[in-house]
Amino acid sequence: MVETVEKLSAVKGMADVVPDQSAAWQYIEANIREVMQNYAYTEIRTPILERTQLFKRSIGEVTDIVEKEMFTFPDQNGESLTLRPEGTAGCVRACIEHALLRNQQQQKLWYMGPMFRYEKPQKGRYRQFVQLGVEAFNYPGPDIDAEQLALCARLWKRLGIEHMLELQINSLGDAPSRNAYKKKLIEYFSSNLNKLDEDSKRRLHANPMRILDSKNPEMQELIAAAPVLLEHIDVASKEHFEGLQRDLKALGIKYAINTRIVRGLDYYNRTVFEWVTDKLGSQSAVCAGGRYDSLVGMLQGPETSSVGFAMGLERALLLLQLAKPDLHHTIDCFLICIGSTAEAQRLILAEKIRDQVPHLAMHTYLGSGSLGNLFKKADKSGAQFALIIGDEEVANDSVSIKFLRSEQPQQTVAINAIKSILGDL
RNA sequence: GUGGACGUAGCUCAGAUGGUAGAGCCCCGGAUUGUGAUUCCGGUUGUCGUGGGUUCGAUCCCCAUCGUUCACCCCA
Repeated sequence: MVETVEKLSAVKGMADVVPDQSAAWQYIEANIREVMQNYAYTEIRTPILERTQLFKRSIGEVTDIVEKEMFTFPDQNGESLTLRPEGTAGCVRACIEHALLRNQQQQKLWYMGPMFRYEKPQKGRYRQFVQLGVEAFNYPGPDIDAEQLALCARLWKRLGIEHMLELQINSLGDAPSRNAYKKKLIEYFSSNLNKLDEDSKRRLHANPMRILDSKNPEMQELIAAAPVLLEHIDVASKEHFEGLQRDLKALGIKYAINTRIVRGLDYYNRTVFEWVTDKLGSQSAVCAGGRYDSLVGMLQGPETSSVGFAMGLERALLLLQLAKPDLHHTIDCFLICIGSTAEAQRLILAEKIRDQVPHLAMHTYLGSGSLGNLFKKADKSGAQFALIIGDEEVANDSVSIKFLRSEQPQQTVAINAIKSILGDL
């Protein structure tokens, strides 16, 4: 019997991160952790798998995400489970479950991990992708909105990508004023039905505000004349929005008001924002978020004001690679042992060195070969130093240090004094 | 989900009206057995994405499929 052996490959839209790329990932992740510390956000980790019902209730039944983009399947008990398509729902569920929000307790939380959406993959858009999520609960004022944007701005600056991103903000108002506006919008577009393209006709009742977002040039005239949401929002939301703008100006954070920003998820109200770039084609949104003051209540938790955002790390990473194309893994030392005596002891010698310099990144070369070859390998490893131990060094417990990236002359020191040369790496 | 483009060595790419392929880089070794980066010499690598069709013969033509990519859609 002949079996066809298929070449195994990763699932569509799900990418491997090979060592060449993991350096950039670690760089971005380390910066994120530090910035979270800067603002006293604490990490929360929730499962990747949740009950399907959670997403249906939070994201909204008629959104594209829930209707056609979720990885949903029954478990062995027949319960419908879903790989999380975003992080807010799970985070809120966990907060309610552990009573983190009772008695108006304030929380500032972040998380980072894979999300799953069944979409047609494109550059900057994958079926498994990593998001950073940042959420603040029981902070009703606009100042926390502004602080989250300052946090983003600080991260962009640290990553060196601030010049590639532009902040756009808008306010969706509260639910009653938004619903009233939606009615007006539907009226307006319905009376111009013949001018709508196919996509917009479909959106007219599912999500009329999405029509404002259309990229079809033929629609722009019609859209420009449509009622403007910001002119229809309630007074309290308006004040909130003005407060946010005051804070942003005081902080020196540049922004543009884009009255067409809407959200794909149902739970947003008041502030919405996007950091957009023109460097990634149509995948322009790198980071987006806003207020969702009613979500916790909707999920049977206490009434809790909430604001947060999600950042697509693959997209941020693409920008990072434009700004810093040369991030890769480095080591400090490359240990070369010459001759059978030294080779026999090299593992032990290496441990002695590591004991002295705790943060040392050292590769012990485990083969043998010509000297020229060994130094070629040391050079290629990118190490700052080559450590050489041959018969002479073994005989008097010493190690020779060659500086591979500077003209400093080679020196030999007692193995117990190596810290004096390598310092506190 | 809709429409377009593209899949040749690990990478970037060349190639022929249809007669089973080549360059550069990378990698490995040597020149150079206590010293790398330059240089020189030598070496490895491909089911030409996969399956089927047409043909004496297909990497090339046709169909399908998978993957990548661009735009729409959607969104981070």
